[in-house]
Amino acid sequence: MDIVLLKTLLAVAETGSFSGAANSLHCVQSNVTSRIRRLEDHFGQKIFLRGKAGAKLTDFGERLHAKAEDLLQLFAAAERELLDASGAGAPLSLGSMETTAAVRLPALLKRLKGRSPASSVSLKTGPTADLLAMVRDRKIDAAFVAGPVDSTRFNAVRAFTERLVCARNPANPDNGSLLAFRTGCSYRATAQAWLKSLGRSDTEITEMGTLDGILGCVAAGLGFAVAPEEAVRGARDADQIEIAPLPEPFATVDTFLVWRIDHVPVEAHRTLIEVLEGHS
Amino acid sequence: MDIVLLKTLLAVAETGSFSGAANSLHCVQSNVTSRIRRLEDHFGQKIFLRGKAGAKLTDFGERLHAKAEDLLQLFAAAERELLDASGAGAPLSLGSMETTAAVRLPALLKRLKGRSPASSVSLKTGPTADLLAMVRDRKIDAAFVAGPVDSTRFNAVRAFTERLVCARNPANPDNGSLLAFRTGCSYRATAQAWLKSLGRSDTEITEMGTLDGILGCVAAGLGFAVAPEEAVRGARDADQIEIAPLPEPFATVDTFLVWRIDHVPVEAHRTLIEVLEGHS
DNA sequence: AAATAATATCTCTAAATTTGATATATGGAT
DNA sequence: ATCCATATATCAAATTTAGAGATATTATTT
Repeated sequence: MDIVLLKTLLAVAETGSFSGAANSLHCVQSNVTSRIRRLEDHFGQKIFLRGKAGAKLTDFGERLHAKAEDLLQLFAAAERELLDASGAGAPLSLGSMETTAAVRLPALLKRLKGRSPASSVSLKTGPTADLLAMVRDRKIDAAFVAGPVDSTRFNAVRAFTERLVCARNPANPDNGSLLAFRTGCSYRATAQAWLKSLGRSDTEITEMGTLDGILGCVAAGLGFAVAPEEAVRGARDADQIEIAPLPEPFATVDTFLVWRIDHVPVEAHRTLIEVLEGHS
Repeated sequence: MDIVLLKTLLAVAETGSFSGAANSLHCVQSNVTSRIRRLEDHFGQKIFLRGKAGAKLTDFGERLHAKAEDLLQLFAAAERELLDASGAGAPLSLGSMETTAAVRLPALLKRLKGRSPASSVSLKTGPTADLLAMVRDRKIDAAFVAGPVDSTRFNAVRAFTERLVCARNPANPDNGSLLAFRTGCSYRATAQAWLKSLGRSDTEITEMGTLDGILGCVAAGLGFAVAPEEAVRGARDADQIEIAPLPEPFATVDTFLVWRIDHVPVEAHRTLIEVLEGHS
């Protein structure tokens, strides 16, 4: 039972097909076939039912899959800890909301680099809900998300406190649609709650993928947005955007760094926590 | 981090030398060197301090060793369970006291074979203390040992009840030395306790490795032995051996099948338990 | 300084894995 | 029914990797 075989098993189960797995593993499909067959030969059992619809786990396949997930997870965790202990500095993969990444992280990561020069840090951005799912599934080590945080499942330290404002165009302050990130973004949820409190639940919503895009549209007069004050002030077209305060409780949002409760932080992660705790 | 590398690490740590590990792994020493180096390269850390005195784990090596032990153990347990679930029948490795193996196991294993034809069973013999150590260290799945059993660490089912007797030569019934297995054999301990109760603690003890040897010597008039009645009756030279009863509490000894409390029995093992429970 | 006992290095060979091309199967549309 | 699209399976060649065996190096002891 080799590790590569188990990884292949997971990839097939996840993508639902041999060719999909080959793609995600960056190898050819005949390879996936051969690895799965090696596993099947080893146990003398079919692991996948093949069909046009794709590959489906058999009962035995399910059991093997469950074990493989556990084992690979333990293996990865052990390796991470050891790499960390080896002084080489285990990589730290972070997630962050788009706005936080734009406004807060550059300075923070610079300070982190100063304190832990050896470690490499990678960053994925996305809305709070997606980030929490990634942390839950161990796809990333930790993430910056908007509070509040479910403390039964995640460890958290407060990282920043944002003041949310309404960014609008001076020309037509109350018109146009709400420009927001896709569902899952906590600022969008806050914006909708605010509009609801004003009896404006029917406001049209335009989804956009990036903060720059949203603020650019606001500057162009296409609508208004809810975003952290810092982000709006730092925008490219800040001079064409008017900032209006939001009433409480919508105005104040804490951003937390969160990670799985059973996740042992690597050195870079510990340093990050220290920096945040010393700073807040 | 490959599994073979971790196994090699354990072997070097256990034998205390690269060449010793090569020997125990049935490969050449240069192989061991290369595998350990692969590990060391991977983590950028020395794992062993090499010296004339042998190989000693570094601090980092100790951590890696601890993790490797855990991971390999989990891997092996998972594979065992899956092989068992696959219907192929996971192998069952048993241990047994020499006398039990000679007198009781043939019939028992035949019945087991009848009920679980697919599974393969292997057997190691040794004294009770060694067997318990092997079960503790997961070298074997289960063992037949003399009671009583520490039930906080082992699961146990009673397998047989032996009546211990004193086997002696009719010609010189009370002379000669006690012929016994080496230290760790529970019958030997019983024999010594009995002799002590008779005020004969000073009786000379001759160690022998096999039951046949012991009984052969008894027949030849070299001494006497304490052994299960069945074993003595079935001996090759039974007609030249006289059987004398032992007083209680020395006469009755239960033999148990024991296994680690955290060990999940495979199919052949479960069948064996059933047979023993149905029979006792 | 030689002898010894250990690990390291090197080359060759064997085995296993990956590739890429192609064959085969399966389900749906024409 | 036949063809088409999308899967997986098979096969031979190429590549990579690990193992064996011979030899070199190192460190310790005498």
